[in-house]
Amino acid sequence: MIEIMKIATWNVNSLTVRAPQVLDWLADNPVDVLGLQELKLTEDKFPFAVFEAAGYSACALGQKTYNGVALLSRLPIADVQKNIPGFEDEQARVIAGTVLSAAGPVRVVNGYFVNGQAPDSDKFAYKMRWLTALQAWLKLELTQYPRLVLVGDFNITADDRDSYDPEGLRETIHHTTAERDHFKALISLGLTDAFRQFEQPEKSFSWWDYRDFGFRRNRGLRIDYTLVSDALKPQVQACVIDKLPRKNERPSDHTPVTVTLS
DNA sequence: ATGACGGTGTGGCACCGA
Repeated sequence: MIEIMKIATWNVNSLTVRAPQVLDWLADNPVDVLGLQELKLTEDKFPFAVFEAAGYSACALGQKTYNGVALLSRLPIADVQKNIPGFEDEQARVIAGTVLSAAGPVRVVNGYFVNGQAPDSDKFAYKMRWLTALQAWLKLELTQYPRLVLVGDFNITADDRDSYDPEGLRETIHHTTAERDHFKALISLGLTDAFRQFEQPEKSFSWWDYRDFGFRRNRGLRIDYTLVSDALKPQVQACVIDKLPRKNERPSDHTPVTVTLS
Protein backbone atom coordinates (compact mmCIF):
# COMPACT_ATOMS: atom_id res chain seq x y z
CA MET A 1 0.00 0.00 0.00
CA ILE A 2 1.29 3.43 -0.95
CA GLU A 3 0.76 6.27 1.46
CA ILE A 4 0.23 9.59 -0.28
CA MET A 5 0.89 12.91 1.34
CA LYS A 6 0.00 16.27 -0.18
CA ILE A 7 1.48 19.52 1.03
CA ALA A 8 0.39 22.87 -0.36
CA THR A 9 1.24 26.55 0.00
CA TRP A 10 -0.93 29.60 -0.55
CA ASN A 11 -0.40 33.29 0.04
CA VAL A 12 -3.97 34.35 0.79
CA ASN A 13 -3.41 38.13 1.13
CA SER A 14 -5.72 38.51 4.16
CA LEU A 15 -7.24 35.42 5.75
CA THR A 16 -10.15 37.57 6.92
CA VAL A 17 -11.18 38.02 3.31
CA ARG A 18 -10.03 34.67 1.97
CA ALA A 19 -11.02 32.12 4.65
CA PRO A 20 -14.16 31.07 2.73
CA GLN A 21 -12.07 30.54 -0.41
CA VAL A 22 -9.54 28.48 1.55
CA LEU A 23 -12.36 26.28 2.86
CA ASP A 24 -13.79 25.88 -0.64
CA TRP A 25 -10.37 25.00 -2.00
CA LEU A 26 -9.72 22.44 0.73
CA ALA A 27 -13.08 20.84 0.04
CA ASP A 28 -12.01 20.33 -3.58
CA ASN A 29 -8.35 19.69 -2.77
CA PRO A 30 -8.14 17.85 0.55
CA VAL A 31 -4.38 18.21 1.01
CA ASP A 32 -2.84 16.97 4.24
CA VAL A 33 -1.00 20.18 5.04
CA LEU A 34 -1.53 23.73 3.82
CA GLY A 35 0.91 26.53 4.59
CA LEU A 36 -0.70 29.95 4.51
CA GLN A 37 1.02 33.31 4.23
CA GLU A 38 -0.02 36.94 4.57
CA LEU A 39 -2.78 36.27 7.09
CA LYS A 40 -2.84 39.97 7.99
CA LEU A 41 -4.44 39.16 11.32
CA THR A 42 -3.46 38.42 14.89
CA GLU A 43 -3.84 34.96 16.40
CA ASP A 44 -6.88 36.00 18.44
CA LYS A 45 -8.69 36.64 15.15
CA PHE A 46 -7.58 33.39 13.50
CA PRO A 47 -10.62 31.26 12.55
CA PHE A 48 -9.45 28.06 14.24
CA ALA A 49 -12.99 26.73 14.66
CA VAL A 50 -14.02 26.83 11.01
CA PHE A 51 -10.90 24.93 9.98
CA GLU A 52 -11.37 22.43 12.80
CA ALA A 53 -14.89 21.83 11.53
CA ALA A 54 -13.40 21.08 8.11
CA GLY A 55 -11.01 18.56 9.64
CA TYR A 56 -7.93 20.75 9.92
CA SER A 57 -6.09 21.70 13.05
CA ALA A 58 -4.11 24.92 12.81
CA CYS A 59 -1.13 26.62 14.30
CA ALA A 60 -0.48 30.24 13.51
CA LEU A 61 1.93 33.09 14.00
CA GLY A 62 -0.12 36.22 13.48
CA GLN A 63 0.53 39.91 13.06
CA LYS A 64 -1.75 42.88 12.66
CA THR A 65 -2.09 44.27 9.11
CA TYR A 66 1.03 42.65 7.67
CA ASN A 67 2.59 39.20 7.29
CA GLY A 68 1.37 36.29 9.41
CA VAL A 69 1.74 32.57 8.65
CA ALA A 70 -0.08 29.37 9.55
CA LEU A 71 -0.06 25.63 9.05
CA LEU A 72 -3.32 23.78 8.55
CA SER A 73 -3.11 20.01 8.92
CA ARG A 74 -5.33 16.95 8.90
CA LEU A 75 -2.50 15.06 10.63
CA PRO A 76 -1.06 15.74 14.08
CA ILE A 77 1.61 18.43 14.19
CA ALA A 78 4.40 18.49 16.77
CA ASP A 79 7.40 20.65 17.68
CA VAL A 80 5.99 23.86 16.28
CA GLN A 81 8.58 26.59 15.73
CA LYS A 82 7.62 30.22 15.14
CA ASN A 83 10.07 32.47 13.28
CA ILE A 84 13.78 31.77 12.95
CA PRO A 85 15.46 30.86 16.25
CA GLY A 86 18.06 33.41 17.28
CA PHE A 87 16.96 35.91 14.64
CA GLU A 88 15.21 38.83 16.27
CA ASP A 89 12.25 39.69 14.06
CA GLU A 90 9.18 41.78 14.74
CA GLN A 91 7.59 40.38 11.59
CA ALA A 92 5.69 37.07 11.54
CA ARG A 93 7.23 35.18 8.64
CA VAL A 94 7.91 31.54 9.54
CA ILE A 95 6.05 28.67 11.11
CA ALA A 96 7.37 25.11 11.10
CA GLY A 97 6.07 21.85 12.45
CA THR A 98 6.59 18.12 12.28
CA VAL A 99 3.71 16.33 10.59
CA LEU A 100 3.19 12.80 11.82
CA SER A 101 2.20 10.84 8.73
CA ALA A 102 1.73 7.10 8.42
CA ALA A 103 4.91 7.01 6.34
CA GLY A 104 6.88 8.77 9.07
CA PRO A 105 7.45 12.31 10.26
CA VAL A 106 7.89 15.16 7.78
CA ARG A 107 9.20 18.54 8.85
CA VAL A 108 7.24 21.29 7.10
CA VAL A 109 8.74 24.77 7.11
CA ASN A 110 6.38 27.48 5.88
CA GLY A 111 7.81 30.91 5.07
CA TYR A 112 6.62 34.28 3.95
CA PHE A 113 9.91 35.58 2.60
CA VAL A 114 10.67 39.28 2.73
CA ASN A 115 9.55 41.25 -0.32
CA GLY A 116 12.44 43.71 -0.34
CA GLN A 117 10.79 46.52 -2.33
CA ALA A 118 13.88 47.66 -4.27
CA PRO A 119 17.52 46.53 -4.37
CA ASP A 120 18.80 49.82 -2.92
CA SER A 121 16.34 49.92 -0.02
CA ASP A 122 16.60 49.15 3.68
CA LYS A 123 13.95 46.52 3.12
CA PHE A 124 16.23 44.75 0.67
CA ALA A 125 19.03 44.75 3.24
CA TYR A 126 16.57 43.17 5.69
CA LYS A 127 15.66 40.61 3.03
CA MET A 128 19.33 39.65 2.68
CA ARG A 129 19.78 39.34 6.46
CA TRP A 130 16.59 37.32 6.76
CA LEU A 131 17.62 34.96 3.96
CA THR A 132 21.04 34.46 5.54
CA ALA A 133 19.44 33.58 8.87
CA LEU A 134 16.92 31.25 7.21
CA GLN A 135 19.68 29.42 5.39
CA ALA A 136 21.75 28.91 8.56
CA TRP A 137 18.73 27.67 10.50
CA LEU A 138 17.58 25.32 7.71
CA LYS A 139 21.03 23.77 7.58
CA LEU A 140 20.52 22.75 11.22
CA GLU A 141 16.92 21.71 10.65
CA LEU A 142 17.99 19.37 7.87
CA THR A 143 20.41 17.58 10.16
CA GLN A 144 17.65 17.12 12.73
CA TYR A 145 14.87 16.46 10.21
CA PRO A 146 16.24 14.90 6.99
CA ARG A 147 12.69 14.52 5.69
CA LEU A 148 11.89 18.21 5.23
CA VAL A 149 9.73 20.32 2.94
CA LEU A 150 10.21 24.08 2.63
CA VAL A 151 7.14 25.82 1.26
CA GLY A 152 5.97 29.37 0.96
CA ASP A 153 6.02 32.67 -0.83
CA PHE A 154 9.73 33.08 -1.55
CA ASN A 155 9.43 36.48 -3.25
CA ILE A 156 12.24 35.38 -5.58
CA THR A 157 12.15 34.18 -9.18
CA ALA A 158 14.55 31.23 -9.22
CA ASP A 159 15.49 31.88 -12.84
CA ASP A 160 14.32 33.59 -16.02
CA ARG A 161 11.65 30.97 -16.70
CA ASP A 162 9.83 32.15 -13.60
CA SER A 163 9.16 35.67 -14.90
CA TYR A 164 6.88 37.04 -17.60
CA ASP A 165 9.57 39.58 -18.56
CA PRO A 166 13.01 38.41 -17.46
CA GLU A 167 14.85 40.83 -19.73
CA GLY A 168 12.84 43.92 -18.91
CA LEU A 169 12.91 43.15 -15.19
CA ARG A 170 16.54 42.10 -14.97
CA GLU A 171 18.11 43.02 -11.61
CA THR A 172 14.85 44.49 -10.34
CA ILE A 173 13.16 43.18 -7.19
CA HIS A 174 12.51 39.41 -7.27
CA HIS A 175 14.98 39.14 -10.16
CA THR A 176 18.30 40.24 -8.69
CA THR A 177 21.42 38.12 -8.74
CA ALA A 178 21.69 38.53 -4.96
CA GLU A 179 18.20 37.04 -4.44
CA ARG A 180 18.82 34.20 -6.89
CA ASP A 181 22.12 33.44 -5.18
CA HIS A 182 20.18 33.00 -1.94
CA PHE A 183 17.74 30.69 -3.69
CA LYS A 184 20.68 28.65 -5.01
CA ALA A 185 22.17 28.56 -1.52
CA LEU A 186 18.95 26.98 -0.25
CA ILE A 187 19.14 24.42 -3.04
CA SER A 188 22.76 23.73 -2.07
CA LEU A 189 21.60 22.69 1.40
CA GLY A 190 20.11 19.63 -0.25
CA LEU A 191 16.72 20.90 -1.41
CA THR A 192 15.01 20.48 -4.78
CA ASP A 193 12.38 22.63 -6.47
CA ALA A 194 9.68 19.98 -6.86
CA PHE A 195 7.94 21.93 -9.64
CA ARG A 196 10.97 21.63 -11.93
CA GLN A 197 11.16 17.89 -11.41
CA PHE A 198 8.42 17.67 -14.03
CA GLU A 199 7.75 18.94 -17.51
CA GLN A 200 5.84 22.20 -17.11
CA PRO A 201 4.18 24.59 -19.53
CA GLU A 202 6.18 27.70 -20.38
CA LYS A 203 5.18 30.79 -18.45
CA SER A 204 3.89 28.90 -15.43
CA PHE A 205 3.34 31.44 -12.68
CA SER A 206 1.88 31.53 -9.16
CA TRP A 207 1.31 35.28 -8.79
CA TRP A 208 -0.20 37.93 -11.04
CA ASP A 209 -0.56 41.64 -10.37
CA TYR A 210 -4.10 42.79 -9.68
CA ARG A 211 -3.48 45.76 -11.93
CA ASP A 212 -3.53 46.04 -15.69
CA PHE A 213 -5.27 42.68 -16.31
CA GLY A 214 -2.16 40.87 -15.08
CA PHE A 215 -3.84 37.47 -14.80
CA ARG A 216 -5.73 37.70 -18.08
CA ARG A 217 -2.52 38.63 -19.88
CA ASN A 218 -0.51 36.09 -17.87
CA ARG A 219 1.91 38.76 -16.73
CA GLY A 220 3.02 36.89 -13.65
CA LEU A 221 5.85 35.46 -11.62
CA ARG A 222 6.51 32.06 -10.09
CA ILE A 223 7.50 33.01 -6.56
CA ASP A 224 5.65 30.33 -4.55
CA TYR A 225 7.65 27.15 -4.13
CA THR A 226 7.68 23.69 -2.65
CA LEU A 227 11.24 22.51 -2.00
CA VAL A 228 11.89 18.95 -0.86
CA SER A 229 14.95 17.59 0.88
CA ASP A 230 17.22 14.94 -0.69
CA ALA A 231 15.66 12.28 1.54
CA LEU A 232 12.18 13.04 0.18
CA LYS A 233 13.14 13.73 -3.43
CA PRO A 234 12.61 10.13 -4.61
CA GLN A 235 9.08 10.31 -3.21
CA VAL A 236 7.93 13.35 -5.19
CA GLN A 237 5.05 12.24 -7.41
CA ALA A 238 3.73 15.55 -8.72
CA CYS A 239 3.82 19.30 -8.26
CA VAL A 240 1.08 21.54 -9.62
CA ILE A 241 0.03 25.16 -9.59
CA ASP A 242 -3.74 25.54 -9.33
CA LYS A 243 -4.79 28.66 -11.21
CA LEU A 244 -8.50 28.17 -10.56
CA PRO A 245 -8.75 30.22 -7.33
CA ARG A 246 -7.31 33.21 -9.20
CA LYS A 247 -10.60 33.28 -11.11
CA ASN A 248 -12.64 33.64 -7.91
CA GLU A 249 -14.49 36.76 -6.94
CA ARG A 250 -12.06 38.82 -4.85
CA PRO A 251 -9.14 36.44 -5.42
CA SER A 252 -5.78 36.45 -3.75
CA ASP A 253 -3.09 37.59 -6.16
CA HIS A 254 -1.34 34.24 -5.48
CA THR A 255 -2.55 30.73 -6.28
CA PRO A 256 -1.91 27.48 -4.39
CA VAL A 257 0.98 25.16 -5.24
CA THR A 258 0.75 21.51 -4.19
CA VAL A 259 3.43 18.83 -3.98
CA THR A 260 2.46 15.16 -3.79
CA LEU A 261 4.71 12.70 -1.97
CA SER A 262 4.39 8.91 -1.99
C1' DA B 1 8.19 57.83 -15.56
C1' DT B 2 3.92 56.88 -13.37
C1' DG B 3 0.11 54.30 -11.95
C1' DA B 4 -2.90 50.90 -12.49
C1' DC B 5 -5.46 46.99 -7.90
C1' DG B 6 -6.39 45.34 -3.43
C1' DG B 7 -6.12 45.04 1.87
C1' DT B 8 -5.59 47.44 6.17
C1' DG B 9 -5.91 51.13 9.44
C1' DT B 10 -7.37 55.07 10.23
C1' DG B 11 -9.10 58.98 8.47
C1' DG B 12 -10.70 61.80 4.53
C1' DC B 13 -5.81 59.38 2.83
C1' DA B 14 -0.99 56.66 3.40
C1' DC B 15 1.43 52.47 3.39
C1' DC B 16 2.54 48.11 1.58
C1' DG B 17 2.61 44.39 -1.56
C1' DA B 18 5.31 42.25 -6.00
